[in-house]
Amino acid sequence: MACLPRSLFERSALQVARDLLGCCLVRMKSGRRLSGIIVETEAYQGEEDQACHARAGRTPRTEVMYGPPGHAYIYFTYGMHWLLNAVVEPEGFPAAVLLRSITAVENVEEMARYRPSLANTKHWTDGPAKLTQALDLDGRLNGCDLCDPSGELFIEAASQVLPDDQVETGPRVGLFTVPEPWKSVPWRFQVRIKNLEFRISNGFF
DNA sequence: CGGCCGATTATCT
DNA sequence: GATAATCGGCCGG
Repeated sequence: MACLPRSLFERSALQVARDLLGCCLVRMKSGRRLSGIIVETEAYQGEEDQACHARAGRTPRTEVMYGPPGHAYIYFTYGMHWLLNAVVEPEGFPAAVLLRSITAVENVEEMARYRPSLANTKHWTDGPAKLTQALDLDGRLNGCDLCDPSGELFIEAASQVLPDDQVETGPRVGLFTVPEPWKSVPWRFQVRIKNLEFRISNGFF
């Protein structure tokens, strides 16, 4: 499947967050493909968005978000977790789409080995920090080009367009001290059916 | 299954 | 010095 073009990322954060659902996140590791279908995302856009890290303006951490679209923004939080975003919108406007959940597809057993907890084996990759663990991602790949199919991390197009009736929206997760309306705007997107059934019935892989 | 809570440190005020 | 785009373990129902 073809790598997503940069033009796809150079659009509004909400559109990109919607369209990344059903696409395949691929991590190349020692020549092997660790991959999964993206099933949940969130949009963070602009310095006005009080939930977006760019609310603080340009800082060493947010610099990547001001750069060209289609690159990875990977940051550290809660003293122990790495979270993966795709930088979106034209260069100069700080915005990103957080990848919150994937359905593991290729080399699932290897991905499970990178997870510290062996409990809840049904939930290997259904959280933003769980998927970075499963794909062995951290700050080393911050800023890498997600549009480079020869790179270590990229995203491939969905094998078919996901119908709107399979997309659910809601408020973003984990915002505790963020003021309204930012705390409640429905900028989270997820595929309704998150399991194996989804990719079989829809012809993914 | 759902709610509560401690872990742990880079980043910004 | 406070906070954080989270997780996993432990508890009760």
